[in-house]
Amino acid sequence: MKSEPETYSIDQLKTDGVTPWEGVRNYQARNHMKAMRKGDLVLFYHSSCDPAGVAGLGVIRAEAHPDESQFQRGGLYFDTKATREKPIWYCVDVAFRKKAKRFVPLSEMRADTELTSMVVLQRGSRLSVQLVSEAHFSHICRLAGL
DNA sequence: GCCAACGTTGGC
DNA sequence: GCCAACGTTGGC
Repeated sequence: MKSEPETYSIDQLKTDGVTPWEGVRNYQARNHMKAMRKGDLVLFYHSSCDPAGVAGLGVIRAEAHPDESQFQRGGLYFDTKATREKPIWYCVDVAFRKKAKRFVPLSEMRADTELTSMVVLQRGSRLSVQLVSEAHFSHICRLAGL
Protein backbone atom coordinates (compact mmCIF):
# COMPACT_ATOMS: atom_id res chain seq x y z
CA MET A 1 0.00 0.00 0.00
CA LYS A 2 1.40 3.35 -1.04
CA SER A 3 1.17 6.58 0.85
CA GLU A 4 2.87 9.92 0.55
CA PRO A 5 4.64 10.31 3.89
CA GLU A 6 3.71 13.99 4.00
CA THR A 7 0.09 12.87 3.97
CA TYR A 8 0.39 9.72 6.05
CA SER A 9 3.65 8.04 7.06
CA ILE A 10 4.67 4.80 8.73
CA ASP A 11 5.53 6.86 11.82
CA GLN A 12 2.00 8.25 11.87
CA LEU A 13 0.64 4.72 11.67
CA LYS A 14 2.90 3.72 14.54
CA THR A 15 1.47 6.60 16.56
CA ASP A 16 -2.13 5.86 15.61
CA GLY A 17 -1.80 2.11 15.98
CA VAL A 18 -4.54 1.51 13.44
CA THR A 19 -6.12 3.61 10.70
CA PRO A 20 -8.90 3.29 8.12
CA TRP A 21 -7.25 3.42 4.71
CA GLU A 22 -9.56 6.13 3.38
CA GLY A 23 -9.49 8.10 0.18
CA VAL A 24 -8.71 5.41 -2.36
CA ARG A 25 -10.71 6.38 -5.46
CA ASN A 26 -9.67 3.81 -7.99
CA TYR A 27 -11.76 0.73 -8.67
CA GLN A 28 -8.87 -1.66 -9.08
CA ALA A 29 -7.25 -0.50 -5.86
CA ARG A 30 -10.63 -0.78 -4.12
CA ASN A 31 -11.03 -4.32 -5.37
CA HIS A 32 -7.62 -5.24 -4.02
CA MET A 33 -8.73 -3.99 -0.62
CA LYS A 34 -11.97 -5.96 -0.84
CA ALA A 35 -9.89 -9.07 -1.42
CA MET A 36 -7.86 -8.51 1.76
CA ARG A 37 -8.49 -10.64 4.82
CA LYS A 38 -7.92 -9.96 8.47
CA GLY A 39 -4.32 -10.78 9.33
CA ASP A 40 -2.97 -10.18 5.81
CA LEU A 41 0.35 -8.40 5.86
CA VAL A 42 0.97 -5.13 4.05
CA LEU A 43 4.15 -3.52 2.80
CA PHE A 44 3.92 0.17 3.62
CA TYR A 45 5.46 2.11 0.75
CA HIS A 46 6.39 5.80 0.87
CA SER A 47 5.70 7.41 -2.51
CA SER A 48 6.33 10.85 -4.03
CA CYS A 49 9.20 11.56 -1.70
CA ASP A 50 12.96 11.30 -1.63
CA PRO A 51 13.76 8.54 -1.34
CA ALA A 52 10.65 6.58 -2.15
CA GLY A 53 10.59 2.99 -0.92
CA VAL A 54 9.39 0.43 1.59
CA ALA A 55 9.20 1.89 5.07
CA GLY A 56 7.55 -0.83 7.11
CA LEU A 57 4.94 -3.46 7.66
CA GLY A 58 1.25 -3.28 8.47
CA VAL A 59 -1.42 -5.87 9.09
CA ILE A 60 -5.09 -5.88 8.13
CA ARG A 61 -7.15 -5.35 11.28
CA ALA A 62 -10.58 -5.01 9.66
CA GLU A 63 -11.77 -6.16 6.27
CA ALA A 64 -13.33 -3.82 3.70
CA HIS A 65 -16.10 -1.55 5.00
CA PRO A 66 -17.63 1.61 3.50
CA ASP A 67 -15.17 4.50 3.39
CA GLU A 68 -16.78 7.24 5.50
CA SER A 69 -15.02 10.00 3.58
CA GLN A 70 -17.25 9.42 0.54
CA PHE A 71 -20.23 10.74 2.55
CA GLN A 72 -18.53 13.83 3.93
CA ARG A 73 -20.01 16.65 1.92
CA GLY A 74 -17.42 19.29 1.17
CA GLY A 75 -14.60 16.93 2.10
CA LEU A 76 -11.72 16.06 -0.17
CA TYR A 77 -13.07 12.57 -0.87
CA PHE A 78 -16.78 13.32 -1.09
CA ASP A 79 -18.60 11.42 -3.84
CA THR A 80 -22.01 12.73 -4.90
CA LYS A 81 -23.00 9.35 -6.33
CA ALA A 82 -22.42 7.44 -3.12
CA THR A 83 -25.21 6.73 -0.64
CA ARG A 84 -25.30 4.89 2.69
CA GLU A 85 -27.48 2.26 1.02
CA LYS A 86 -25.17 1.95 -1.95
CA PRO A 87 -21.63 2.95 -1.01
CA ILE A 88 -19.10 3.06 -3.82
CA TRP A 89 -15.82 3.21 -1.95
CA TYR A 90 -14.47 0.86 0.66
CA CYS A 91 -11.47 0.80 2.92
CA VAL A 92 -9.70 -1.65 5.17
CA ASP A 93 -8.31 -0.89 8.62
CA VAL A 94 -4.54 -1.18 8.69
CA ALA A 95 -2.68 -1.71 11.95
CA PHE A 96 0.97 -0.93 12.56
CA ARG A 97 3.17 -4.02 12.69
CA LYS A 98 6.79 -2.97 12.32
CA LYS A 99 9.01 -0.26 10.99
CA ALA A 100 11.74 -1.35 8.56
CA LYS A 101 15.08 -1.70 10.34
CA ARG A 102 16.49 -0.66 7.01
CA PHE A 103 14.45 1.53 4.65
CA VAL A 104 14.47 -0.12 1.21
CA PRO A 105 14.72 2.57 -1.47
CA LEU A 106 13.09 2.15 -4.86
CA SER A 107 16.48 2.42 -6.57
CA GLU A 108 17.65 -0.67 -4.73
CA MET A 109 14.47 -2.54 -5.59
CA ARG A 110 14.94 -1.69 -9.26
CA ALA A 111 18.50 -2.99 -9.20
CA ASP A 112 17.46 -6.26 -7.57
CA THR A 113 17.00 -9.08 -10.11
CA GLU A 114 14.76 -10.96 -7.65
CA LEU A 115 12.21 -8.15 -7.93
CA THR A 116 12.11 -7.37 -11.66
CA SER A 117 8.55 -8.62 -12.05
CA MET A 118 7.21 -6.80 -9.00
CA VAL A 119 4.15 -4.72 -9.88
CA VAL A 120 5.36 -1.53 -8.25
CA LEU A 121 8.45 -1.54 -10.45
CA GLN A 122 6.58 -1.81 -13.74
CA ARG A 123 6.43 1.18 -16.00
CA GLY A 124 3.56 3.50 -15.23
CA SER A 125 2.42 1.51 -12.25
CA ARG A 126 0.43 4.04 -10.28
CA LEU A 127 -2.02 1.89 -8.36
CA SER A 128 -1.98 2.82 -4.70
CA VAL A 129 -2.91 -0.69 -3.60
CA GLN A 130 -1.13 -3.55 -5.29
CA LEU A 131 -0.76 -7.29 -4.91
CA VAL A 132 2.65 -8.52 -3.79
CA SER A 133 3.71 -12.12 -4.42
CA GLU A 134 4.94 -14.29 -1.54
CA ALA A 135 8.42 -14.40 -3.05
CA HIS A 136 8.68 -10.65 -3.49
CA PHE A 137 7.19 -10.06 -0.09
CA SER A 138 9.68 -12.24 1.76
CA HIS A 139 12.57 -10.86 -0.26
CA ILE A 140 11.65 -7.28 0.63
CA CYS A 141 11.24 -8.29 4.26
CA ARG A 142 14.76 -9.71 4.22
CA LEU A 143 16.15 -6.50 2.74
CA ALA A 144 14.25 -4.39 5.25
CA GLY A 145 15.05 -6.50 8.27
CA LEU A 146 11.38 -7.10 8.88
C1' DG B 1 -19.00 2.43 -28.15
C1' DC B 2 -15.27 5.46 -29.71
C1' DC B 3 -11.94 8.67 -28.61
C1' DA B 4 -10.12 13.31 -27.54
C1' DA B 5 -9.50 16.09 -23.65
C1' DC B 6 -8.35 16.42 -19.20
C1' DG B 7 -6.76 15.38 -14.46
C1' DT B 8 -3.81 12.71 -11.48
C1' DT B 9 0.09 9.97 -10.16
C1' DG B 10 4.68 9.62 -9.17
C1' DG B 11 9.48 8.88 -10.67
C1' DC B 12 13.11 11.54 -12.26
C1' DG C 1 9.12 21.30 -12.86
C1' DC C 2 8.71 17.86 -16.49
C1' DC C 3 6.42 14.35 -18.53
C1' DA C 4 4.85 9.50 -19.42
C1' DA C 5 1.26 6.52 -18.09
C1' DC C 6 -3.20 5.79 -17.27
C1' DG C 7 -8.09 6.45 -15.55
C1' DT C 8 -12.18 9.15 -16.21
C1' DT C 9 -15.34 12.13 -18.53
C1' DG C 10 -18.36 13.55 -21.96
C1' DG C 11 -19.54 14.74 -26.78
C1' DC C 12 -20.72 12.48 -30.78
